[in-house]
Amino acid sequence: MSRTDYPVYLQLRDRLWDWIEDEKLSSQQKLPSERELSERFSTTRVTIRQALSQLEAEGLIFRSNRRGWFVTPERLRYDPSRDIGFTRYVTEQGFRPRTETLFKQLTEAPKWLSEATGLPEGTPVYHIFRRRYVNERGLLVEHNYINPQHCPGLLSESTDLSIWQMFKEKYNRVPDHRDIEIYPLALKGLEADSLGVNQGTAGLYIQRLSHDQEGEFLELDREYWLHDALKISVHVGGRH
Amino acid sequence: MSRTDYPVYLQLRDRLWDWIEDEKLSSQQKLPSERELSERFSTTRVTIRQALSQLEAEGLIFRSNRRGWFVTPERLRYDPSRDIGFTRYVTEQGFRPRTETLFKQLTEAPKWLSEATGLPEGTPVYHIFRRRYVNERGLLVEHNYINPQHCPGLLSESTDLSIWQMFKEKYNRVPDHRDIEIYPLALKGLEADSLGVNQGTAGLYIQRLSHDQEGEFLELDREYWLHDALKISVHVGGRH
DNA sequence: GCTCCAATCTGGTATATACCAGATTATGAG
DNA sequence: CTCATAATCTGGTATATACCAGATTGGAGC
Repeated sequence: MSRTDYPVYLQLRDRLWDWIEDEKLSSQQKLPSERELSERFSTTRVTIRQALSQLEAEGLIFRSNRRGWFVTPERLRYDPSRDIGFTRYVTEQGFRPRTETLFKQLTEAPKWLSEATGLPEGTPVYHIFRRRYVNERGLLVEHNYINPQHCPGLLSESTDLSIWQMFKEKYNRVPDHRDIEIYPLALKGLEADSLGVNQGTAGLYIQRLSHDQEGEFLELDREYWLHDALKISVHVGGRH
Repeated sequence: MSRTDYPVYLQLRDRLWDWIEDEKLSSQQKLPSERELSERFSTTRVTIRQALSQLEAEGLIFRSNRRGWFVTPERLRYDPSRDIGFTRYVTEQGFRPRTETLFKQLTEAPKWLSEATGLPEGTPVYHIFRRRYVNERGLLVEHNYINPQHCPGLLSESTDLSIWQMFKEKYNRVPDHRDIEIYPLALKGLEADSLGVNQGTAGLYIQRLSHDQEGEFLELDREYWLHDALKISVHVGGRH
């Protein structure tokens, strides 16, 4: 059975895991309250919270504000090397996407942006900040920094749809190559607040820097995902 | 200054962050003990630990066993789409790599492996389990599942070096295409123990499934990284 | 100098308790 | 019924305390 020298909170982690599977709790379903769980498993709320945090780190459950703990939905598969928009690949997997534009503005390239892109500091750039949902759970927020030379008047367009699409159809610009960076981090500040999660919640950062055929900067994309929301899936090599 | 309604542990997070920068604490350097910090910042050890956990989630500091808290070294850049071995890309970045083989054995393909590769269940496969260090900090453990058809006698070779290299030079096999999966998870069980970290420590999972030109299964690679150890960096598109 | 062992220091685990703020639910007025 | 409000439920924050086990340190004995 369980190792006797195994800490209580890890035993609880495993028992809760089994319990969730036994009860066949499905996606988005609510767990009993921490107080109720601590009674049911004869321990304190502090210890139960340690166990719940373990399951949260696994990605099995997630917390919602002060509403309770819920079973995490299946991870979204995501291929950052492909050029299809959020709406499309979410739909293809049978989920319901939604995008909210939180703000869009014309601003001046800050230092970090000019270093990443080669644009001179202070160059005007469009900055769009959006929140994206799958099945009404907010999974990520996204900053787009766009070279306005290639798409004048972008801000008056609707930005709840695919920017790729718009680039291609309206401005006839196609991204040619991309530099992608991915690493885990903690969500905090604006990104945590916008997603309605606690400061320090585990997240995944994805940055995509796109240039066109002439090597001109098109767009820089900074995505902050919930750590349990996605599974990156890429195919490389083969024919070429 | 700080928002008055800001929780103490978040204020501490920021003050500790500043303090680490001010003191110019460098990579691998040790922080004062939790008891000392809680006195210095006039709070309890529990609250200090919350703040430290925040910085841990950020990747700024890490804990080592019962030895203390240390400043996290710079992230290793890693391109899982390239074919160069661990030793080489670590060296290229000016770090010291080291690999330990924890075990290697001939086993039979379990269900999950046959589902992932198409091999019949029970087919013999080599299974190698290794731990990899950078500057003497263990950053990941790695399971290699290898099709023995293409490399008979592999287990008697030294497996502290590059498997790619060996495939190519000794067995004349070159991986042609790969399916890569990446997602955050919690390190636990064997992987956490092997890395000497606590159960539930944040990690990053990277899986690489490699086939050769004929579409035959060569190797499945499952890597469990510390979440703060790497930055994935990929270039896609351009000439082809 | 060395080895061995005890003391000490470290983070890890666990309990008990309290209050807060946001979210939800129940209630009662209209 | 609808709407506003009050009560309640929820997780979030914070303090105080205790003991454990592994890691490190210091000292005794050689």
